[in-house]
Amino acid sequence: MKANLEDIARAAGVSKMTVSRVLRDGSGFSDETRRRVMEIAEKVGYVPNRLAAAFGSDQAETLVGMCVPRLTSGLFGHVLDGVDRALGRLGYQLIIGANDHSTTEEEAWIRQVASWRPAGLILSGRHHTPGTIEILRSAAIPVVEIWDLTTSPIDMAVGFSHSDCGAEMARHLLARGRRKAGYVGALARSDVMGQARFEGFRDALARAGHPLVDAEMLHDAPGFYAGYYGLETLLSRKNDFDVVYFHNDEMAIGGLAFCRSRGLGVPEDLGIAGWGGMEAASILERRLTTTVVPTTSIGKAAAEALVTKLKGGPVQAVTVVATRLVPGETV
Amino acid sequence: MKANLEDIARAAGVSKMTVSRVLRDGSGFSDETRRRVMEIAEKVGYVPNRLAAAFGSDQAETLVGMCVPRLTSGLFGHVLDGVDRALGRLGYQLIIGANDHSTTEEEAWIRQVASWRPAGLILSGRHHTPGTIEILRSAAIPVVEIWDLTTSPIDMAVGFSHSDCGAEMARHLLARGRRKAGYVGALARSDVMGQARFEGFRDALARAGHPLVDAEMLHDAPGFYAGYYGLETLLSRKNDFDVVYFHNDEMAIGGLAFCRSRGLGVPEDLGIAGWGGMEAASILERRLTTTVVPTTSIGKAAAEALVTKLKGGPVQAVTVVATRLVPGETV
DNA sequence: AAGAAGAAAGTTATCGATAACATGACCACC
DNA sequence: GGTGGTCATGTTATCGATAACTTTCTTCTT
Repeated sequence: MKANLEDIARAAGVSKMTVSRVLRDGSGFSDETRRRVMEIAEKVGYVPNRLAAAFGSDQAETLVGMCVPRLTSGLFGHVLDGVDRALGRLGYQLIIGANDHSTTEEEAWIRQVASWRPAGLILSGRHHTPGTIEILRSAAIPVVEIWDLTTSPIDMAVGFSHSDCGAEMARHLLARGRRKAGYVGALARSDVMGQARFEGFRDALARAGHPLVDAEMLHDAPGFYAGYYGLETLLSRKNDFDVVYFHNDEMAIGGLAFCRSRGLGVPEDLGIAGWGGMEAASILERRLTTTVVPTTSIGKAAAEALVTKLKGGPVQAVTVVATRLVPGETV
Repeated sequence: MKANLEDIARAAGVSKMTVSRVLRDGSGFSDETRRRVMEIAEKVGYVPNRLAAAFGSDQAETLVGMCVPRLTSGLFGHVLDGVDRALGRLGYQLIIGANDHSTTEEEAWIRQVASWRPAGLILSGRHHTPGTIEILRSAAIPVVEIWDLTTSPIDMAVGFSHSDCGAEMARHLLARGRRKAGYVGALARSDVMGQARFEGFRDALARAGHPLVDAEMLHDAPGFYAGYYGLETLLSRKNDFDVVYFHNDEMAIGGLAFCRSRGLGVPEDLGIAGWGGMEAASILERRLTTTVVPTTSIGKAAAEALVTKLKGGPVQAVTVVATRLVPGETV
């Protein structure tokens, strides 16, 4: 990069400061000066040096960091999209990272990103290491925790209760007459949110007097194959279920594929329920019973909360978004 | 953020420079000094200011920008994942943006990101505005163009030929005895890569003497619904196809759903082919005939090419990755 | 015509880290 | 005992933009 403010100033016969004022569209210059400066800046292809600007002034930055569990999850793609659309419009830059469901990796990522003095951070989940909390508090960086509800956020939170999702599904399955439920999940590292759905599900069943029959937890990425093989394992251990709840829709679709391959009728022989509301789930031969999560809205709300806070506006600490249980044709 | 190098220097009774040397793990200090400095840095929770460091030295940065067409595409999620894993390990930060298949938006994004003086950029596709080319050339930022093959990259490229993908699928369908092919695509803005597949497909069919019967192009996001309704529209216009090639797997799965809903047998009544190799496609009741794209590898290769170049190593300008046509049970 | 008010600039100091160069202590060797 | 060399450390200038002042020049008022 060649031209800096001084080069333009020299060419235009004014001072650096005047050029700075013109380019930032403030006031304190004549139309003639503006014209000349703009013309020269255009001609030399001036690229501002935000490193210098950000460093020189303690003004709020335009860098926002976002850490998600996995980049390959369809749901998080939509959350990212919501964030990106809301932030990009306002001139913010989005730095992303994936922590693979590990709070330790999240902390390592935050340490790196914090050294860029970001304007704010968006984190996934409400569990963080003590080190993370320490950095965030002492650096006083605005933070939005998304995806998982917490009543005591570090700063702000946008989410919903995974435990409630599981409990709601349990009630739905019971209302549909199911009594012998199984669960197939994946414990990618320590996915506490999936775990919360499981526990909410299990506890609600137990309270209703029809406790969970069995659960199969894979140590694998929660995808189609995990669902397929997870159901196979569960059924081989104890073939006495009338419904199986899956960690997410991808796994549930894998489970449906397994049923098809074994000639198991869904929902007659076995009910299948998922979670997440991926688009594919609604266009299957039988629409999947699942919980739809407003992914894009969560991203958008998180970005807006952050921006509002950065601009000094009033923000509410916790924003609860509604998930929606959609009864399909698989239960 | 409170403590800076000077604070630590004062506390340790040395100069800023010595602290800087210790923290960057260089040489030129005694073990005793290192111990003291490290201890104090730890105690005060020192967070380096990379803004200042990056600005102060003209050293290579650790920011890498990446622009993708859509964040909600499953395929790009995997590319991002490949890039993130390769870069994150080496301490680079990833700034992302989505351009919605618009080269104009890409340019706007690059202008923003360029002002942060990134170490390198990863762009999707080989078509860019003149303004983009101009900025990249004059700023001399290392660039990797991914996803679409080009023999004359701006700098480096990692990709494959979309046109060849289309042609290969045409040959495959012909070899399977299909003679009356249709195409259902989506023109999200100007998705030139999908367009290249279409043209490769169409031209190969024409050359073989069995030209494309008809094509339906939707101005919509290339998802399941677009596939469903696109096929409906295509068939309502002219119901004389024995196979339909789709823009991607998501749309093809939508097409399969439409066939199912209308009682059309696949592959007996109509063949269906997709592109992309999404995981879901291989676990459908009938495995989808599609072209598998090595998404994660592309991301990994792009990141590695960039890093190698940044470290001054030898890099090849163009890396061709192999796609793989996987015959399924839908043709 | 003097003075006030305001617009349109210019000046200076500063942010934190680092490169480049300078210094001082200590040792070895002829 | 002087010279050269190495190690540990200090000094100074610098990166580009901007905040906070200060100055200069107009214009308008009474």
